[in-house]
Amino acid sequence: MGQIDLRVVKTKEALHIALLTLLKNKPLEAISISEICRIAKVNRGTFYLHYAQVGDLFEEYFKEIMDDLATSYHEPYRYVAKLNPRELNPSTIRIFHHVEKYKDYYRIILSKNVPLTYYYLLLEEVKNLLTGNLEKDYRKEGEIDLKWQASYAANAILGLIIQWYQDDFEQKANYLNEQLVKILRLT
Amino acid sequence: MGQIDLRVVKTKEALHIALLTLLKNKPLEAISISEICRIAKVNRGTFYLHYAQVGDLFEEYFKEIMDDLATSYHEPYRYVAKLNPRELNPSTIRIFHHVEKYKDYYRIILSKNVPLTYYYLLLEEVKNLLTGNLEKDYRKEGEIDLKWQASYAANAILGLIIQWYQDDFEQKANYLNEQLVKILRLT
DNA sequence: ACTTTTATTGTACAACTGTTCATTAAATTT
DNA sequence: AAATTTAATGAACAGTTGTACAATAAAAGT
Repeated sequence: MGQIDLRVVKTKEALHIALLTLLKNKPLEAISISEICRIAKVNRGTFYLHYAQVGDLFEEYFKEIMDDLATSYHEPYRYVAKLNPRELNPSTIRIFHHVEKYKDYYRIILSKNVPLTYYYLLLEEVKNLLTGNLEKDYRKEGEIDLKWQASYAANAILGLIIQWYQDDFEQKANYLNEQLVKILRLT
Repeated sequence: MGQIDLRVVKTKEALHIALLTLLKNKPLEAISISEICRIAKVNRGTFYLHYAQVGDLFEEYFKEIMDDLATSYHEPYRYVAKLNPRELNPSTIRIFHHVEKYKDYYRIILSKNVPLTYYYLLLEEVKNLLTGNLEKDYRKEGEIDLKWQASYAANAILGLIIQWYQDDFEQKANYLNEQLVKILRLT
């Protein structure tokens, strides 16, 4: 009655470990399927049984990161941030601490030779976090499509994260918080 | 005294035409160098003499698009937009008309399997356009790093463009203008 | 027109990709 | 414990990649 065949679990694990090992020495886009399989001691055909690209394997880590992002966002503060930028509260700002924690992964996700997929997944996640807070007073505001407002605000925050990444995360997460608060107060 | 060897001009032209032809039928990431050379009737080795990847060839179109973006942004209005979102004026909004005009290219640039490079180039361009207007009163505001403010605002606008792309550009550029104005007025 | 320069070609090579298929072996089911 | 299911393997194939080098031919310079 075991849901998944043990063999599958083992090979996936071996592939995961192999990818992590390789990522220490070279960028994601320079890692070949053959290389991963050689290290994992898994037949190359078996790789294709589970994934189509190296990226699909990486995406499985990505989901864990997105889970942490969601909990990072929700846990520390219980009160609700409004999407309306001027009234965005500090809970939103937990995002930067999460990024700091996972900066090694964000360095991969945001590197220029990697496909946009991960960026879109990240954007979607941030959008969901923001709109989760907005939905309550959605009907009040009405006139502006929630969609546009969420896309605007979520990507704005990612803009700060991109800038941070391009500075090789040299600032502290708290500095990012300050900048965001200043930008929002300015409006 | 001709700066560039005519042979180079010819082969580059042939490669450009070949890429455009292929792009009508398949996505950028599915186009191989061999395929381009076959159609262009150019030796594959010659391709590597000028470019390293298919993307480098595509990037040459990209530069033209960025030029149009800059002129689209500057030409229609002469008065200056401030970066401060609440006071952003309609000239910024010319961006959406530019995107509408080049939507076929933006569909490529923003497709999920394409590397982030183009997105970063686009972001950089929008940032430059925005900061060009801000630099004047930069010394007045002082406290907030221009960098963070520009990254925030520029990527926010790209957020709207991403949303628009994901809706397959079904709205008119003017609708995007309205949404942006509403979002900015809200703050 | 002739010479020089250099872009392009053709060929070759090792490695990777994506796919197929029969065989083997490891799990699961009874 | 035996039978059944199915994941993993190994081998093979055509195609792509990136690189190298000598031969060729097309521009540019004189």
